[in-house]
Amino acid sequence: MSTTLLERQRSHTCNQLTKADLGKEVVLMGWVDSNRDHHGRIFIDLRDRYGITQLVFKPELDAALRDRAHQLGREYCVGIRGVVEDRAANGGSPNPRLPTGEVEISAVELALFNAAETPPFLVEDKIETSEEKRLAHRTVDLRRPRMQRNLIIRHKLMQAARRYLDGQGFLEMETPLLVKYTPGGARNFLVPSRLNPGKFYALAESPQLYKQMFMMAGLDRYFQIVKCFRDEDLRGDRQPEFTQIDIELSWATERVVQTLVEGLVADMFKEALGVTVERPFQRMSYDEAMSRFGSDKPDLRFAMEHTDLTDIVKKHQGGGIKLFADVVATPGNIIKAMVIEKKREMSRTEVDKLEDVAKGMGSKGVGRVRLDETGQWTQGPFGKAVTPEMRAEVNQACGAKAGDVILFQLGKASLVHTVLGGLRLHLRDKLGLVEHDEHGVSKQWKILWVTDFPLFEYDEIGKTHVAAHHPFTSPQAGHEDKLTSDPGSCRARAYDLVLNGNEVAGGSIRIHDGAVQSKVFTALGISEEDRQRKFGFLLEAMKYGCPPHGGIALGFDRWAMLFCGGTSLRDVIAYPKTQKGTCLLTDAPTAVSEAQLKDLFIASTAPQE
RNA sequence: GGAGCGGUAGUUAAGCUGGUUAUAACGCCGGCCUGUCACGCCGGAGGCCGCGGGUUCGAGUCCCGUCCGCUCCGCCA
Repeated sequence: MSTTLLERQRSHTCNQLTKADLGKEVVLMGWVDSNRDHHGRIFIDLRDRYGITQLVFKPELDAALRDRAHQLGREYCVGIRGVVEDRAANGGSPNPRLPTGEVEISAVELALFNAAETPPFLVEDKIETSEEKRLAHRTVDLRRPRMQRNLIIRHKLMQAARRYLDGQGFLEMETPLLVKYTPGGARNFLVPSRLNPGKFYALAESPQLYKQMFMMAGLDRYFQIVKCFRDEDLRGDRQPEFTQIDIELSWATERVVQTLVEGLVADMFKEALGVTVERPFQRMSYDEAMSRFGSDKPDLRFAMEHTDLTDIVKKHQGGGIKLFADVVATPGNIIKAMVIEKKREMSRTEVDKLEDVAKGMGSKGVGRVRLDETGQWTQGPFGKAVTPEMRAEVNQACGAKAGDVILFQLGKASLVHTVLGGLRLHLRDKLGLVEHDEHGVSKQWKILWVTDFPLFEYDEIGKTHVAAHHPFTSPQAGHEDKLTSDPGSCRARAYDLVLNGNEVAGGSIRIHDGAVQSKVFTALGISEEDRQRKFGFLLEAMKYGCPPHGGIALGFDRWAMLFCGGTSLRDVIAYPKTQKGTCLLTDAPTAVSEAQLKDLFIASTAPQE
């Protein structure tokens, strides 16, 4: 009995054969990318993850084999044995777009492993189909070269990270995913415990406390490429399960962590893009980022900085504009502006439409004026009301010139920043202020550390201070006294890494002193009883010699997304969830039987369908 | 929880102020074509216009509701 093609195994992949292989008998495996019948001569492009090789079935060589090849449709899975031949010598023309374009395989044996139905969409990069269809037929989608390239880049980044951290003496250590529920922060996914009726695990939203305890255990340098789970609403850059490169080290300072990460990031850039990044990275305080860009993750690839006009408007008591006067009369309110330059050629109608965009972000409206040749304000009600003195000062503060448009946003600081910062990004995309290559990869890389975050944020609803990063973040030196007296002014030893306007890493130096930890808990309004109940295990561990330590976590999927060129994590995660957290491929989540629930001592209160 | 955009052959879209039999391209099927490779030419099949209700003599089109996908705000220590 003859040897089957599968037993022979493939001799080459579909990107390998060239004129150097002429005359060789080869075995290839793959999928039918296309099938062309030219006067009885069948040409098939055979595709695997490596590339495409042309097969030719000659009727004069084997008419029966040709007839079988004629039947092969797109995505049929086949194996082939044949001889490498020169296309030109066969009377054909080479295809310069393929590495294998000078040769073709004259088939002598064909194994049909599996026929395929007509695929729901073509396996091509350029095909535009809805994300819904792609997710529902993910195996077909993942055959597209672009998706395979993305997953390969992802793999390379992961290996580069492991190599680098291993080289720096870090141990890759695993931590539990079924963990104790801890309140605060992101909503947890809960997992009922069958063996402990009425009790629940949480899926880890990060390995935070475990990695800190590794440090207390003397394990010194830890990393893990780890799945994390957060039951919050999704965005293009937020999935309910995502991957972090999680890092923690003892004897750490901000500089130590940041320098380490800069080395890691440099390797990742080199691996994915062949780009050399400049080190050390730029640093910017949280306050400066908010003030200049209205965001704690500013995109520095373009300007359009914001100008705070609050003091000017106060000085002029509204400058004749009642709206302005009213707003600054309330403490805490601010007025900020952003200029759209004349050369952007925004029509009045287009500028007016920005108000709808802003309203979608919670704004009540967007003040807007256009400067004429003399600096007068036109195209709006402000021009008639404003005093020339304030107008001149505003124009100068904003750096606005003739033909420019000034956008105003006023009210509570947080809303002003959300809206004006959001408009800045909206205009970035609308006006094409940043360039991308043909894959959608940014042509420019602006990376910076954002530092000096507040330690606490004030929760308007609960009327309490909550941890801005997490409750184990160390306050900055000299700020310990303010923990009780003025928590709002406390700064944290926390830092984020921002790449092209995306938060791609975040970390902090942790508290290693029980007394300081206690003060922070007090500032957070967590009772003695609560801190023992919720975090007792950590406080206990801290008692037996806790080294100074700190760390960081990199949002791995976001790095992959930016390096692959995209705006959605769904393109770099093989099997992602939709915005509603469902999986269109498997239909998860699904209802379960009453019996299953009973087994877990749970009853559903969801309305019956 | 809120705002916006979208849903019409397998796929991507067109379909105006409501009016015969809902178009096109790609794909699919058949035939032709001495060498294709975005092949070309000829022919063909293919539709609960997301779903439900309403207005109307008449709805893909207008109205209400609902489901699904995407973007944004809230949320994401």
